[in-house]
Amino acid sequence: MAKLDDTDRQLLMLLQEDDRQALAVLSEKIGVAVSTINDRIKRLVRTGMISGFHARIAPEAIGLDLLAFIMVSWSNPKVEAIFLERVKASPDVLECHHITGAWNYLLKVRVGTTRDLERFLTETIKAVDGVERTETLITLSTTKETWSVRV
Amino acid sequence: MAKLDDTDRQLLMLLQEDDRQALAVLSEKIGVAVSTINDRIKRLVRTGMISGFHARIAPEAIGLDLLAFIMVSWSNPKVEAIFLERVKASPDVLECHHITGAWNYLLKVRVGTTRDLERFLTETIKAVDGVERTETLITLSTTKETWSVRV
DNA sequence: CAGGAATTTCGGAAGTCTTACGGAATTAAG
DNA sequence: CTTAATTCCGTAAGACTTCCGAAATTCCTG
Repeated sequence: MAKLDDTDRQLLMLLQEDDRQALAVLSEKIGVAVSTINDRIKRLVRTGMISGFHARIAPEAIGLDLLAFIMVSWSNPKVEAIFLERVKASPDVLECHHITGAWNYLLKVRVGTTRDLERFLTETIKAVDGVERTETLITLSTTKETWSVRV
Repeated sequence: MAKLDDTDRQLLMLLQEDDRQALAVLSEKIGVAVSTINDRIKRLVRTGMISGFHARIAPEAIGLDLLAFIMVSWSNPKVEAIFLERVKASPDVLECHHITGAWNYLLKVRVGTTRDLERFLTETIKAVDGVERTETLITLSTTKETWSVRV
């Protein structure tokens, strides 16, 4: 965890909002030379502070209208490895977290329709031998969904 | 929801993995002219298919070591407006979803330590008058966390 | 606190990449 | 089958990024 100065912080804030701003624009906003901005970005990438640059796709624009959180549990610890393998391979799964509490894992899943969700549950999750229970929370609406963190 | 051809789909896949590839590289990979790639990207942005270009920051690299999901509920419907206002304003909250089931809302929250989490719960969530119950699921590890969707 | 090493900043030159444009080609409509 | 509309492409202009050496700053050590 390298230390960041104020220039780095401003830069990170600006780039996580929009990574396509010209160096000249960033230079103007932050108040350091264009070449310095370039150096800083390069360094932030090299040191792993910035892990990538990604276009964000509007899910509804491509027919992914259903967002769900699925909690999964099992009792046989051997289940985990197979479960994770399946989950990692599935493009429907955006996130997979090992969590505290009554459940083993929490998944964030995006699909087109309830039909797709049903198929996902039967063919991907419940098809894993040993999975005992799941609970699905359907998202009715999303008020906030950002990738920007405080820095 | 405009329709996408195969070029659009390939382009979206490539750009959500890495939006900094030169047009010439994308042109090479997909097999259409550089100027066509440019046209397509411009159109995908104009039509809202692509909603933005974002640098992704490695959370642990900047000391955000704690990820939690918090479920919140209340019975007085007047609570919602104030709750959402607070949540939108808080940089700790990455996501806020209205969900089905026993709870009203699900939050995805990223902070530094359990101490920060405690502060968030007391000062941001429980400080909202009318919030009755919360349940916090701490993330022990994250197996998958992507923004890439199938397209 | 001084001296020196290491790092960072900067402006400018060079090179690369994006953008805009018009005509050709393809697709869609009548 | 003809015409209109859209998309595709190569090119040239312009914008942007990258690289460089020198100056400035910071950091370390004695």
